[in-house]
Amino acid sequence: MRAPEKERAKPRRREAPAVRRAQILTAARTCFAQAGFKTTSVDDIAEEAGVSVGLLYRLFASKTAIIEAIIADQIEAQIAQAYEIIAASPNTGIDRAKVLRILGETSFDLQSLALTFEIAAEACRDPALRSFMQNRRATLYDQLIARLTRGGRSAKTAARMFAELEVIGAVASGAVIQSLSNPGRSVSEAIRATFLTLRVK
Amino acid sequence: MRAPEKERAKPRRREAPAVRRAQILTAARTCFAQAGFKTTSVDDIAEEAGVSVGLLYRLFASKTAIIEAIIADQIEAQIAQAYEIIAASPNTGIDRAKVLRILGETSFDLQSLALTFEIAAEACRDPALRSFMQNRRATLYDQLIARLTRGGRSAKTAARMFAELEVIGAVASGAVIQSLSNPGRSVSEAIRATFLTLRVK
DNA sequence: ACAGTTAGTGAGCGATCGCTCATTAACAAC
DNA sequence: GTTGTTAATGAGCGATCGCTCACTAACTGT
Repeated sequence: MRAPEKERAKPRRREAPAVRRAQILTAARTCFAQAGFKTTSVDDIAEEAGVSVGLLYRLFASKTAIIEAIIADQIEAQIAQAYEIIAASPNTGIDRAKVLRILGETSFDLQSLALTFEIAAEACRDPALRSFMQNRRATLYDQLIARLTRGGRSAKTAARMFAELEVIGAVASGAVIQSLSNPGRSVSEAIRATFLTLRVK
Repeated sequence: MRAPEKERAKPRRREAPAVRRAQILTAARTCFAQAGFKTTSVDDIAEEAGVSVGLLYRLFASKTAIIEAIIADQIEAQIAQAYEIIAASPNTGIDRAKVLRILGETSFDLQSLALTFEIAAEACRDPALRSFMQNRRATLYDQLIARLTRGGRSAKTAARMFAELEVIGAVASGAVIQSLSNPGRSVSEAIRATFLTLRVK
């Protein structure tokens, strides 16, 4: 029952919903990394995606739903990366030196690190989000083990290698936190130094 | 020039500004830990502190100023804790097993962890905050070394022990991040498991 | 007793937030 | 063409945000 007096801008070309969903998620990831979950508004995301707020809300139930989708994606990416490394490793175990070399060569951009930390913070506060993340990880983990098993590895070895990779990842992210208040050292250097100090066998 | 018609509630008892400042900071820490920097409003903090918004803004320039004060406090607390451990350690080096035992006995409440992560996220995004943290840490670090030197330790040993402690802290916080998406394991257990996997010498 | 200082109040400001929904038009099927 | 479906729009809603400031009253010094 609203007044229809004013002219309305021309709608953009039609696109499959899946395409628009992907656009919005990409835009949201950019915004969230730059400014955080709470600070970026839905309008910001829509504008970055080149889409109206209305369309955004036709494809996503809420701002929270977008956040959850992004978190799910990140978990998926981590597991996928773990698969690549494990698949390329010998049965004897992860080549730690090699992983460290990869970590050292990785350019850690602070923006995606910010996203990781904010997700961690949110997970600390929201039990529902925490179990959502845990469930997602659990199912993806099972798939990973299954795939590796089909690839000829015993489930036990696969699990052990994955656990080891996770520990390396944990130490790396811990080193990142330290490096933030430790001036004059790049993130990569901080990671190297951390492992060096630990004298990991 | 505003209308003064309505009755106004009685002001509370007068208190020294420093006291009120402390009250507000404590309240803010509680709120921020529960809901995050962006989500908690200035009104929330004022109410939690039992103080009006007006007074809050007489004692703090902005909401950001409160956040910075809390971050500074946290850095100070970390350095102070490091001092305690180092001062109680033999000259030969940090007793890692002991520190691990302390870590294992520490009840990690998710709320203060959330604060830590949010600070890290903010530091990733805001270069000004980052250098603020770095400067604060640097001066406190110098004081710590000076104190330990006066206590009879060589500056070199003191520095080495501090660095080692920082690495342990880094690994611990990394383990925390992992444990968030790793169901069925407490934070303390995750830390133990991480160090165990690393087989730290 | 009175003036001066300052801790303390809270309605209300402009801006912005997440979200809705009446409306439009691009496209497919015929 | 005509019609039915649905991707797409954006002004505007109620709520809330950080923050201001005209004002009050509890103290202090004399």
